[in-house]
Amino acid sequence: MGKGRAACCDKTKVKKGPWTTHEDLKLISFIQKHGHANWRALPKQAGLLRCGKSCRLRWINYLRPDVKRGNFTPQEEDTIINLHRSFGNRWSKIASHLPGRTDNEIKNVWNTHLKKRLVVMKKEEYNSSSSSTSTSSHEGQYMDSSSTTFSPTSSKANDQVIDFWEYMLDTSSTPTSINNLDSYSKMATISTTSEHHPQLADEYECQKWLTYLEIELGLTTNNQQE
DNA sequence: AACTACATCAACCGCCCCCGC
DNA sequence: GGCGGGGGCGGTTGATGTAGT
Repeated sequence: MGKGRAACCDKTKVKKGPWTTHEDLKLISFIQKHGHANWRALPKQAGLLRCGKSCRLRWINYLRPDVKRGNFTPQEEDTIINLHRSFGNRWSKIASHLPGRTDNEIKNVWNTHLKKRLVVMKKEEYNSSSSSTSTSSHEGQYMDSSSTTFSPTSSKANDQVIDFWEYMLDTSSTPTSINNLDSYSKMATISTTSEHHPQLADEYECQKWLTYLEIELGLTTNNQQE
């Protein structure tokens, strides 16, 4: 072998960019059946033209059943701030203290919301400390300092997922066409099911749904479809 | 209504660590 | 002990959405 390390995959033969619903479903279906012992080999086995790392990231950050999506609560944000004081930018470490939250999500929230908020807080602390002496706790300051900026947009995607499952429940759990999925491109979070519709967390229901998807996608007969 | 600036977040990149050989 | 491969992690980017003018 020459200098450096081999690329994790052949970059010319893998697809990049946003994941499609079909890819998501293929990945979910494969992992449900076979697990993810070997990420490098997984794309090929699952019939995906993706890099193993990309699959892993997609699964961990988006498709994993226990991933929690939607708004961060003030408590969670407070926790992140506190943990960041201890761990710095060790996002995975911070994520391990926040069940259902991913390092990527926390990193994004930190970079987009919390960093700015901290600046505001520090300013306020500085200002109030110059006029009075008590500024130790920042609890309750969040919404005051920048309440207009804290409405995470991910709630929209979450709404779509909820809509999707409401649809599924209303139509006795099987859409008439796979095309229905297109308008719910982010439905892949089977995860949220258990949160909003506990009955669908039932393994049997999940399995039923996956089986249906596999048939619709042709995964049961031909892995190379698409 | 059109354009611009800003915010958000999914995904990629590349480095590092760990483990098996 | 050294090497290579795979997985994990943190930084960064680019596409998309939204607010402001």
